[in-house]
Amino acid sequence: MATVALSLSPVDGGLVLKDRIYEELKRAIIAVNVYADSEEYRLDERQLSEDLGVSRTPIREALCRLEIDGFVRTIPRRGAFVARKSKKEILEMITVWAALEGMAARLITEQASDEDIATLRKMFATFDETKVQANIDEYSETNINFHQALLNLGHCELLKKITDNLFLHMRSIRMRTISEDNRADRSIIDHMHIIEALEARDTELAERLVRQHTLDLAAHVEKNVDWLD
Amino acid sequence: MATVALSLSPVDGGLVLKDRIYEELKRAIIAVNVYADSEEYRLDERQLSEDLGVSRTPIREALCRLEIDGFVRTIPRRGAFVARKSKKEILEMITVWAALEGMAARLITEQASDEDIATLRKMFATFDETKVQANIDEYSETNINFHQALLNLGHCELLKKITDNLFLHMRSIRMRTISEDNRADRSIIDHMHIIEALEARDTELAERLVRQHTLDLAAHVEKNVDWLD
DNA sequence: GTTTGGTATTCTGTATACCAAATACCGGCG
DNA sequence: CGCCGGTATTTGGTATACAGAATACCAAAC
Repeated sequence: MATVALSLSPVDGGLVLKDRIYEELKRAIIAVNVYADSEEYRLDERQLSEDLGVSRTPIREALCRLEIDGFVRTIPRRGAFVARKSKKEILEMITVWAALEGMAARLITEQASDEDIATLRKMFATFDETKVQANIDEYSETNINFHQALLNLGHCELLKKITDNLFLHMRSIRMRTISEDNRADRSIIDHMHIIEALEARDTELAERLVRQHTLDLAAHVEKNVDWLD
Repeated sequence: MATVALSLSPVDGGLVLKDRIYEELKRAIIAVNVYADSEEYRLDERQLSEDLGVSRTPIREALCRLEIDGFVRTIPRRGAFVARKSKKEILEMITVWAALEGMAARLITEQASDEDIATLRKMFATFDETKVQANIDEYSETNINFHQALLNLGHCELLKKITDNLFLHMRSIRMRTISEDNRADRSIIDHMHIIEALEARDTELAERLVRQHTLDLAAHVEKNVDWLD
């Protein structure tokens, strides 16, 4: 009897309990947006265990991982709290982001296909410069997507893994800055220049433009954000 | 009665059991140098728990953290193994390292003091170019120290945190490449050029030199290392 | 009224117990 | 002799139990 190939995927899903709890907790933490209000969000292990209907053990392992990711801060014998990044920490995140995304741009000019690079331009097809201010929130989402697309096209898992985490933090912070951040028109011009450099396969220029674009954000935060600490 | 100020510091010490186990296991894992021999190093939870004289719970939390750091790879229902990086993963680590150390160089030119930069030059005081080949192993240590010093002088905690982890991995791999790696004389010249750029506060040049120096290592590994996978 | 000391409660940290999955071993069958 | 199936053992995953520490609360004293 020939063994029929059924192309079955593992029923497991690859996610064990602690991983699912990790994802769920991360989702919940990002949803609360700690930067909006000033109260401390405490994560009670016992509370969480009965809310999620599991024991404390997988909860603790998920919290451990969230702490490493920087979403949770645990104080020994005191408990776990949703972490609030300081201004210094945010600036450091943006700095690292700038370095990594610059490297991604470098890799794109060397490795990515023309079709891949073309997808970047398509992302902004619906926006012309006059319309940007009108639907600022929609553009903001595209903006984030653009940066994530750069990292994806770098075809470097490690770059993507580190920056994914950074972006999650930045997204939380962005929810607070979105209204006061009026740099969208400037931003879209930068993006177009970046795309042009990528299309021209100008490695050094693309890297410099990407890095500078993100460092500009750092400078903006440094100067204008004062609702932290 | 006036309250006398005694300037006491917290007695806690900050390290709980799971943290000590984490450190101990990490030290042990780095010591074994998995790249030298080809056997699988399995980490048995029960074995470890009785070796260390603690229960399985803190062991599991330490293993969880080591897995996130990339030193351990756990297969569900199978166990935890000391991780062996693939060639692709190593190249990605070097790529990220190049990006971050380049950014560190950038920060140094903008923020570090002249005295700090001067310490870099002192590190190589005992080596002249003719002597490098003689005591290659001693130079190798200085080489690593130089790169770590760059990251430290960047005064960016996040940069340092990420690269510290990368360096630990690279150190393991280096133990394998040390004998066949004969690029020391070229390396020391690069380092001197980097120091000169930093001293001249030439931001762009310093960043480019540092980045390129590490990317050269990546190219070297890409071309010459074939004992992986 | 404020402060201090003591007690009670709550919650983390650690240990242990239980369960289910995976592998290894062994015996039967072709 | 080799392959297949079943059982046993091992081992990771999960749940529960216990102990110590920190906070909260209350009462008593100044």
